[in-house]
Amino acid sequence: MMNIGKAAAASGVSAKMIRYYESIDLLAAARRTDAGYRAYTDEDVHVLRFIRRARDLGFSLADIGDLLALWRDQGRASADVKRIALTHVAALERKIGELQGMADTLRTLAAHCHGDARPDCPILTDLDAGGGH
Amino acid sequence: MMNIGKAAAASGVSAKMIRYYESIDLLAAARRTDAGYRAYTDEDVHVLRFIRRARDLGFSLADIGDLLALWRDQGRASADVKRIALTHVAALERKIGELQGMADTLRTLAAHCHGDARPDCPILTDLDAGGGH
DNA sequence: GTTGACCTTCCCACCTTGGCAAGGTCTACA
DNA sequence: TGTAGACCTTGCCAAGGTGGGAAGGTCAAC
Repeated sequence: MMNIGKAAAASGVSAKMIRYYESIDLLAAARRTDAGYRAYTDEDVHVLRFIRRARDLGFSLADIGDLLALWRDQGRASADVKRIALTHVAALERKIGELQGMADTLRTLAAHCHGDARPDCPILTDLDAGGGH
Repeated sequence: MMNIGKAAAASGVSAKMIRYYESIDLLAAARRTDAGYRAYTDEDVHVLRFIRRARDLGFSLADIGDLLALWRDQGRASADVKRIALTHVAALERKIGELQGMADTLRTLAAHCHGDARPDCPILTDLDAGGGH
């Protein structure tokens, strides 16, 4: 059993976030010491690391709730896990496409901008006029 | 002169957002009719469209404030505009890289998941163990 | 017994957008 | 003239996820 600070250091999830996850019922309420301190086991840290890793992969906390349920369910179907993952991959790809479109447009505009003391700049002209949009 | 609804429709910025931009001083306070309705000119709509386009390119409202100031400054240096744009491009590229890393990892994991009724799934195993992370 | 590191709860901020409620105004039509 | 319906006003709440800080209790070590 350890305090929240130890659990945070061991899991890579900040104490602040551990309390938050508890408050939104992503985590069950932690056991408490007589003084009211939260007390965590190694198993709890294991769960926190799972969450941390899933966050690193960009899953929303809602998705993580679903993944945790599947993780704990020994009778789960791997199809359910795969579906969540692939849905997330699709969302990531959509987002990547969006950002790439923005970056491409801006790179092109910037390439045609002198970038000196003169005021004329195709970037502003494009924003002004709506550039082919 | 037109009401906020017309200005919104003409610019592609919702009435809600026009009021918000005014509240955070991104826009000067609009003129008002005797009844207190905001009144916009074609020039105002022009500015709103500029903002809309910049948002579509992923600029933050803070960046847009800077871009608007440069836009209005006839004596601006195009270097200042270019710097803002390229800084933003770098941020976009960083974000794209992050998302691509996530997507690549997940695609790999998903490719090795049966995706059927069986419970074993490398996605969960990876989240569990921290997969080479 | 005191100091300093830890814990507790609670509120605030970020950023941008949407939604809803309660009320005032304007337009068009009966 | 009245009234319906579309518009406007302000204000509050929500999201997602994280960090910061205040005010106070607890614990360990010296």
